[in-house]
Amino acid sequence: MKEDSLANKVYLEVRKKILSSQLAGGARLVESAWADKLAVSRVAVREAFMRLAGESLVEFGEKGGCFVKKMTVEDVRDIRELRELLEVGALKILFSKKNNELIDDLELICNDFSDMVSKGYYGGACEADVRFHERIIEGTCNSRLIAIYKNSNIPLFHMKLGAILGQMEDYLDTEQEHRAIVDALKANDWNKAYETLVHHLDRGEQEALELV
Amino acid sequence: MKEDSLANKVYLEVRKKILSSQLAGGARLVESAWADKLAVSRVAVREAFMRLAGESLVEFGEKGGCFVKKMTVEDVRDIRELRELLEVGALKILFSKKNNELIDDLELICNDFSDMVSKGYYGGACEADVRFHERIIEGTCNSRLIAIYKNSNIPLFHMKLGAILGQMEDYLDTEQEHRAIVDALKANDWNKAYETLVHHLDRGEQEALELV
DNA sequence: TTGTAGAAAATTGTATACAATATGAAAGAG
DNA sequence: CTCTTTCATATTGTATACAATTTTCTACAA
Repeated sequence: MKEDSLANKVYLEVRKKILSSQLAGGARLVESAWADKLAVSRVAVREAFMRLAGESLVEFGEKGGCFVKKMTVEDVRDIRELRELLEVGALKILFSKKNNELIDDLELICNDFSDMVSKGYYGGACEADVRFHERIIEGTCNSRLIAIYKNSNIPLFHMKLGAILGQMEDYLDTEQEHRAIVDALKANDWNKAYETLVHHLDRGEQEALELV
Repeated sequence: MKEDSLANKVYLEVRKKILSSQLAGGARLVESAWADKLAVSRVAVREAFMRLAGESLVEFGEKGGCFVKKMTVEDVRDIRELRELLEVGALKILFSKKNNELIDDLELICNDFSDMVSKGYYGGACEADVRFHERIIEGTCNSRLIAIYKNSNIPLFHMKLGAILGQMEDYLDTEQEHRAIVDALKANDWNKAYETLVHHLDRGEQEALELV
C-alpha cells in the first residue's frame, strides 16, 4: 500500500499504541473516535483495524466492535514456550553457519548493556536486552522467521516486563548469561549455548509469571 | 467481526482461492472485479484485502494495487528452514508431555495415508500427510505456535507440492517415515524421532526445489 | 432495591460518489 | 519503424450518507 496512505497512517499509529501498552488489552477501539483524533474518515480507520486483525493485535466482537487483544496467563506460557522454540532453533542455525560480524554485534550489544546498567539507565539496558535476542533471530537471515518473531509480540512483551522489574541482580544475571551465550558461540560449544539460553529464558518466565 | 459480515465473506473467499493456488502468486486483485463477482461494495473487498495483507497473503504495491504474494526460491528455503524449526520444536515439546490420545491420532492418520495410497487416492493421501504434520503442531496445545504454523503457508505449500508430484516411491518413503516418528514417540526415543523428522523434511525440500 | 420495557444515543456495516492517480492506447515526431 | 507525448480509461484512495444494530439511559412497576 502506498506508504503515505491514510489507512497506513492510522495502522501505524494504533499499532504503536498497542505494542507500547498505551492501549491495554481488552480496550475497545471506536472507529469514529480514531477518525476524529487523526482527522481521517472512518473508512481509513476501518481498514487499519482489519489489518491489525490480520496480525492478531485486535479482534472483532461477535456483535461488532473492535477490541485490543488480551493477554491471558495461558498466553504468557505459550509465548514463553514459543519464544524458546524460536530462539533455540535460531541459535542452532547460527551454529551451522558461523558469522563473525554477528558475533561482533552481539558483543557490542553486551557491552552496551553493561554500560547502561552501570550508569543506571535501566530502560536502555532493557532495550539492549531485547536487541540481543532479536539479533540472534536476525542472524539466521531467514526473513520469515524474523517476521514471525517480530509479529509474535515477544519483543514488546519483553519490554513491558523490563520496564517494571528493575532488580539489580536480574540485570547482572542477564549480562552474564548473554555473554556466556556469545562465548559458547565463539567456542563452538553448542551444549553450553543451549543450556544457557534455556536457563536464561526460564528465569525470564519466572519473573513474568509473578506479574500477571 | 460478525461472522456473516460481507467483508468476512470476501475475506474467506479470496483466502481460499489463494491458499488453494487458484490465485497464482503475483496475480493482481482488482477491487471492483471482486466487488462485482461477489455482489458487494468495494469497501467490503478493501477491508478483506487489508486483513489478508495483515496475514501476509497479499501485499499492496507502492503505486497502489493489491497482489497475491509471490514465492521466490529464497522463500522456499526459508519456509523449509522455518518448518524444520517449528516441527522439531513441537516434537520436542511432545516428548516432554506425553499424550496417548495424540499418538492414537497420529497412528490413525498413518493408516488413512496408507489406505489412500494403496487405493490410488493420491490427493487424499496428500491431505493426510499435511494433517500428520499439523497434528504434531497441535499436540503442543500452544495456540500461538499453532496459529503461526497455519499462517506460515506451510500446509498449503505442502499441498501444492503434493498435488504435483505423485511418485510412488515418495509416498512409500513418507509412510515409513511417518510411522517411524510415531514409533519413536511411543518408545520415547528422541534421537530417532529427531533424525527421522529432519531427514523427512530434507527429502521434501529436494522435491520442492526441483519445482520452483 | 431490583428488574424490566422502551426510547434515545452511539456505533457499526454497507453503499455510493468523487477526486487523484496509474495504465494503456492512439497519434505524431524523429 | 521506433520513440514520445497526449489523451481516454481503469483503478484506487477517501469522504460522506444512511440503514441496521447495539448500547446506554430513563422511567416505571414489582
